[in-house]
Amino acid sequence: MSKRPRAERHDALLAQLRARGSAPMRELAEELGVSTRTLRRDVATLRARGLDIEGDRGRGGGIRFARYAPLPPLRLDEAEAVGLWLSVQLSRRVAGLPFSRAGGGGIQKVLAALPEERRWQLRRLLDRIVVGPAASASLRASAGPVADTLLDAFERCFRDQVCLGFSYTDRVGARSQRRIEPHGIYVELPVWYILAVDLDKSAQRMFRMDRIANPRPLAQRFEPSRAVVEEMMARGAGGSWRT
Amino acid sequence: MSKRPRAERHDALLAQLRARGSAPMRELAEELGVSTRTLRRDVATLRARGLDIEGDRGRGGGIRFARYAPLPPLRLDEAEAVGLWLSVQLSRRVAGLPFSRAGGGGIQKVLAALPEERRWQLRRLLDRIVVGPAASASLRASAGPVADTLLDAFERCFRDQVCLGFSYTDRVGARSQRRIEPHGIYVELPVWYILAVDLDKSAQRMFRMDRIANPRPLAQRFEPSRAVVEEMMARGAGGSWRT
DNA sequence: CCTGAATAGGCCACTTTCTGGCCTATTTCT
DNA sequence: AGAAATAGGCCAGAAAGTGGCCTATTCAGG
Repeated sequence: MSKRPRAERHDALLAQLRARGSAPMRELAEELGVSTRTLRRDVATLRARGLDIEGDRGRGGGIRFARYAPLPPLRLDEAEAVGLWLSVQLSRRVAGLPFSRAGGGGIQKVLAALPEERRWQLRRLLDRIVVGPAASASLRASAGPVADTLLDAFERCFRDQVCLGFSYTDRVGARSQRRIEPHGIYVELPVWYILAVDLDKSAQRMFRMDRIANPRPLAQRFEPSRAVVEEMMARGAGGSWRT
Repeated sequence: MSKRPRAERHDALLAQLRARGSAPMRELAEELGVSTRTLRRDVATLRARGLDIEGDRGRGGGIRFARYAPLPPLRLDEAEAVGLWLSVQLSRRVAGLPFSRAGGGGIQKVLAALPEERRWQLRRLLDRIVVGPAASASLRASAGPVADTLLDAFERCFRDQVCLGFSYTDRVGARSQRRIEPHGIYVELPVWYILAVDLDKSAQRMFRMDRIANPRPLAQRFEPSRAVVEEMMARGAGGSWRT
């Protein structure tokens, strides 16, 4: 898991403990993306704040809640809700998986359990994500890794309506500097694209994520537009925005 | 009030809001012993973590918890929860997807928001599901469709600890009638297998889902065993239970 | 009764974040 | 129009959080 602010990590830790019952700190630390030393301090902090977390020493030990505090209400932040939704959409694209149909009902219930205002914001975000069919074998073979720092930067810009700058290597290997408005996401497992408006060319462009390097959020903000996403999807492979 | 660590201050702020209903930031900041600028940031942080705090501008304004209509509680049935969980696990196997790391945190929070008893049942179910790497290209090519009626029957038997009968076509095309205890699931996208004990042969066997036909739940029940699942996974491809 | 695994926590250099002050913009009530 | 309040950008100094390394302690199993 990626870097997160301390408070969020604490929430995640409590959720893990509740969901898993008991777990060794080593595993939890890995899951949360911090060292065991830091996790140990997190636990100490939470204990100081009044939570009854017990530790079992020795083999097969771990930490767990002593007595259960009243259940916390479901409190997902936007990224978590988007992540859940996208996972379900992708899984439903794979036919014949067990429990995947039920999963579709589950995500609806989860979204319904969010406050109205938050649900509305979320809907606007999900509207900008398009899930396509699985990528062809050749595309699959050419898929490269995507750095965590790149994901962090993109997720933030996409969510917070901030423009994004990066260097790009196109299909023929030419490199260029880009400044874009990241309007949408188009996924063709296992690769995905940013549906964007190029600020310098004032035109719609599509960028494959594993060809992007050196991302940096820009100061400039933008107004996300579902129309841009729909337009680019409608024009399909014939559009002139393919990079 | 005196200086406190940020986490405690957040707790105190929430308590104040609950107790007072609505208050201007100026007063709250003084109460908490920080500047208004810091309090403003605290509120922003809490909002980002999913708390619905609203601000009323202008004279007589202040901040308060959002008043929303009573939300329907999150009531996922077992299949829905399993479906969500499995979707997230599968997505996380695909490296570099946007928001997939956050999705992992989200599913934990969802599970944590379930009542304790349900959470415990669910954990026993999830313990019996193993997610492997993506299938090889040749396996992928040979993947066949899985009928909905088959999924329904299997899901029910797996969940309710009921034995399952079906006719099976093995690797060399030979057909046979089987009666099994469906202990586990092993997924290699896009195909998946039942990890089972064959009642007639009294031995562990693995059945590929798209080779099964005419499923019928049997009257007999069985005791699911995580040990069976672990054992079959540990022995890997060398086991004699491959069909 | 010894060994290994696990929690518990001190110390320290290095980062990162937080904080407060100052600023502007925007909304709302009188 | 004017006052009051939320909203948030920017900056330099202050205060944490973090990871690595260390030791102590407890517990289960052979």
